[in-house]
Amino acid sequence: MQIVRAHSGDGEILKVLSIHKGPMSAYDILGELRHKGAGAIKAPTQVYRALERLMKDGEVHRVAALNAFVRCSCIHSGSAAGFIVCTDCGTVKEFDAKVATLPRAAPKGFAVEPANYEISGTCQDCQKRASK
Amino acid sequence: MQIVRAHSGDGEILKVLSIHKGPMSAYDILGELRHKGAGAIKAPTQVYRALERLMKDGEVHRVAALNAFVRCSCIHSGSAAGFIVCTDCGTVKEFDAKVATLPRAAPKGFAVEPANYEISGTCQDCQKRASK
DNA sequence: TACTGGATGTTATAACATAACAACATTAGA
DNA sequence: TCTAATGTTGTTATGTTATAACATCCAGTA
Repeated sequence: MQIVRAHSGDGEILKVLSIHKGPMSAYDILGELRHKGAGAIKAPTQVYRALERLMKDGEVHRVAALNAFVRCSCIHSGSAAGFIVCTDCGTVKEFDAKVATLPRAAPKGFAVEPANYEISGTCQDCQKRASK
Repeated sequence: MQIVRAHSGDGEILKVLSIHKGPMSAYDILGELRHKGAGAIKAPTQVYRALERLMKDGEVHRVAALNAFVRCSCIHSGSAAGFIVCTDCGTVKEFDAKVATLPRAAPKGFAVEPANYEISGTCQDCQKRASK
């Protein structure tokens, strides 16, 4: 029988991401955990290993445009997480990409699955601020 | 009168990207240029500065999922470049994201402009290879 | 000429990510 | 029970990507 055990650090990381909301870099997470002390996680490797597991489980997503990670807000269905990212202020909104038609716009004969959707740019607020 | 001059290194970089096709990291580009010798570019900073200019001009795009840069293949219209990326083999296909309906799927009150669209995952070929 | 501002070159360092290996735990089978 | 096989964890070191900081050069112009 396969016993399902919690892996080291996964819980800690999930908690930090939940509290913080918004995206955090692996080193942000590490910093938080070290700051608190007590935990098992002390090195980047451990953070990345835990994040990898959590991503596989769909608990966490990577936001490539920010080199950061977010707690899944579970709006999406199945394996189609979508993000709108402001690369200026770092704000991220998650949405369900299942309803997107982007794949149809893509060239024939090249499809990815599972897919992660990311739209990055500068949000309206940051644009206003910049143009002042 | 404002004289438009070519900036240092821009041409070299564009050339390397054109020859190579596919995405290259800033350090790949730097390596190529150093390998050739002769050019003006010798340090990362110079590569990143040139890439920044080229991106502003729409000549080059950044592929966040790969931390890499590609020559624009100019399929897209205006400021809506789209990419389908296999994070396994690094293959990238560019497409016109203007026709995408993703923005409609996004939450209200948060829009980005200009936007870069990226769909990342594992392509069919890589999946087959992995499952063998 | 001397000043200004912008582009460029150069060095150093910050930020992000993984390789490599030792130590320990778990399980299956002798 | 003992042991080999396997996998997880902890730890150190290193690789990769990106930017900060500052010196220098050069064109334009008062």
